[in-house]
Amino acid sequence: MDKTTSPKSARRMTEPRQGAQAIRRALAVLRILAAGREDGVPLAEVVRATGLTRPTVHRIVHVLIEEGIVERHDRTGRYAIGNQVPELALARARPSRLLIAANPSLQRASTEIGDTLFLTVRTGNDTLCVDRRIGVYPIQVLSIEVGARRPLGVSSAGVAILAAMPAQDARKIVAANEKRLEAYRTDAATVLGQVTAARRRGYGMREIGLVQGTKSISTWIKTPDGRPAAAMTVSAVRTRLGPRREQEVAEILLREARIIEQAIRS
Amino acid sequence: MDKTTSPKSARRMTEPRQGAQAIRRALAVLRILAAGREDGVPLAEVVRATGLTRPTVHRIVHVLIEEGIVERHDRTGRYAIGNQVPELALARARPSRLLIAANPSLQRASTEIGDTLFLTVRTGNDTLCVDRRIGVYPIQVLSIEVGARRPLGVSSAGVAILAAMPAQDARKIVAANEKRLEAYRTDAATVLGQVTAARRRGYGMREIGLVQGTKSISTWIKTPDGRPAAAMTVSAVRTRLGPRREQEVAEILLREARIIEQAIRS
DNA sequence: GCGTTCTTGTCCATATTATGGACAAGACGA
DNA sequence: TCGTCTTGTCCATAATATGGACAAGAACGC
Repeated sequence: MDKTTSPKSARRMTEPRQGAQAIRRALAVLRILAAGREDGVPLAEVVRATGLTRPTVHRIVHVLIEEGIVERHDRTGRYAIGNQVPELALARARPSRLLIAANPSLQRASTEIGDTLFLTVRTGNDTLCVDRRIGVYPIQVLSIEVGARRPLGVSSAGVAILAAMPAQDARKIVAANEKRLEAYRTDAATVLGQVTAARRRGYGMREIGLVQGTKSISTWIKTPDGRPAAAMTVSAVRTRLGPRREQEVAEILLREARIIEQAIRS
Repeated sequence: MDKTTSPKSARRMTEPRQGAQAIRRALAVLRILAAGREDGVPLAEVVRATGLTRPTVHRIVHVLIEEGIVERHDRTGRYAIGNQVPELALARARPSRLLIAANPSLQRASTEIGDTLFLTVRTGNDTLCVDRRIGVYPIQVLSIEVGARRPLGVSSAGVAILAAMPAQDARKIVAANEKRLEAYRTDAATVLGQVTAARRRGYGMREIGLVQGTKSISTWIKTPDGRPAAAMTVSAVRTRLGPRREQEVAEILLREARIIEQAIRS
C-alpha cells in the first residue's frame, strides 16, 4: 500500500521495522484528529487525509473510542482527541527544554515588536503551535492558538522549518502531505517554491496569511546538530508589515532565534 | 487469551468490537509506561504488568519509539512516554470541567486543614493524580505528584473510588489489576477488604500510606449519574491524623466533595 | 577467570488477526 | 420522489501480528 520507502536508500540508521501496521495506522488517525482540536474531524476527512479505507478508519476510530483515546461528538458526529490523551501526557509533567529556553526571547520580541508571536515546533509531518504571546498593538491576529496543528508547509512557520532542513527531506515531507494540502487550497509545487524562496531570503514569509488580510514572518531555530527544532513567527495585519518593517521584524526574530539556539544546547 | 467477557452478560450497551487487538495492546503498554512517569519502566516490568509476551511488547514498544510516542532512556534502558503524547494532548487545550469545579474546594480545604490535598481521577484501571495543593503546616507529604498513576486500589484515593462504584465493578477492576498489585506488596483480597471498610465508613483511609509513616483520608466525588468521578485526599504524617482529627478532616472533605458534585452537573 | 541469572533483542513459520470490497441505512437538499 | 452526501456493518480472504526458541549482553558471586 505504501511503497514510498525503498529498501535500498537507508538514509538514517533507523530501518522500517514491521509487525505493527495497525498501530501505525491508529497513530496516523490520531494525528489527523489532533489537527481538528476540540471540534474534531469528520470520518470522511480522516479517510481522505490518511489514505486508508473507510472500514479501516471506522474500526480504528471506534476501538480508540472504547479505549477512551478518542471521543465522538454526538451532535456533529465528528471525532476528536479524547481526554485520556492529556491523562497520558501527565506522565511527562515538566515543560520541554525548548519552551523554557524560548520564554525570555518570546517576551522580549513581543514587547519590541508589538504584534503576536508564535512558537511552533515540528511534530512528524505537522507544525504544532506550542506557545503564543499577544502583543500590545490593539489589532492582533489571534486565530492561531496553542495546540494548532497544520501540515508542514501551509503556514509561514512550516515553510521556515522546511527551509531549514535538507531539500530532499523537505520534498519528502511535502509529498507525504500532498493529500492534506488541498484543504488549504495549495499544492506541493507551490509549497516547495515558497520553501526555496525562504531559504534564499533567510526567513519564511507569507504575504497572504491563512487568515484573510494577514501577513506572517517566521525564522527557524535549529538544534545543535543542525536540524530544525522550531520556528518563531510574527503575524499581523498586512498593512502593519510593509517592506521596511518586515526587515526590522525579521532582524529581531533572527537575533532571538540565535539566542534560543544557544540556550537549548544540552 | 482473554475470556473474561462472556458474550451473554451484556452489562452495558458497548459490546467488545474486534479487529484491533494490536491497538488495544499498544494502549495497554502505554498506560503501564505512563505509570513510570519520567523515569520509565523496564521492558520486563511491562511484560509482567500487561501479561503479553516479551516479543510482542518489544515490537510494540519499538514501533512506538519510531513513531515518537515512546522514548527509551539510553542510560537505564527504561521506556517512558515520549514527547509526542503531550503534543497530541494540546489538541484539548482547555482544562477539564472537574479541575475547574474542584479548584475552590481544594483551596478552601487546604487552608482549613493545613495538610497536602490531592485530587485524583479514575482512568481505566488506574488512579491519576490531577491536582495538588500544599498545605501550610511545615511537614508535608509531597511524594505524590500531579501525573502520578497507580493501579486502582493501592492508594486511599483508589480505595475510595472503588468504594463508590457497584461492588461487582470494583471486583472486576481489582481482578484486572491483580498482577500489578504485587509491586505494591498487596493483593486482591486485601484491597477488597479495604474497599468494603471504606464503603461502610463513608470515606477511604489508609493507616499505613504508600509512603512510610503517613496516613491518608479520601472522599469520593460522584458524577450526576452516580458513578465515581474522582477522589479528594488528605495525606499527612500519621501522628497528625489521630482518631479525633481524622473525623474532623473527613467531615471537611465530605462537605467539599458534595460541593464539587453540585458544580460538575453538566 | 567461569558459571548463574538476570536482562533485552531477534528470527521466522504459523495461525490469528486486520483488511477492504460490497452493501445498508440514515441525513440533507432538490 | 430521487440523487448524493455521510456513517456504519458484514465476512471471506490475504496479510499481518504472534510467540516459541534462540542469542547476546549485563550484573553478580565465587
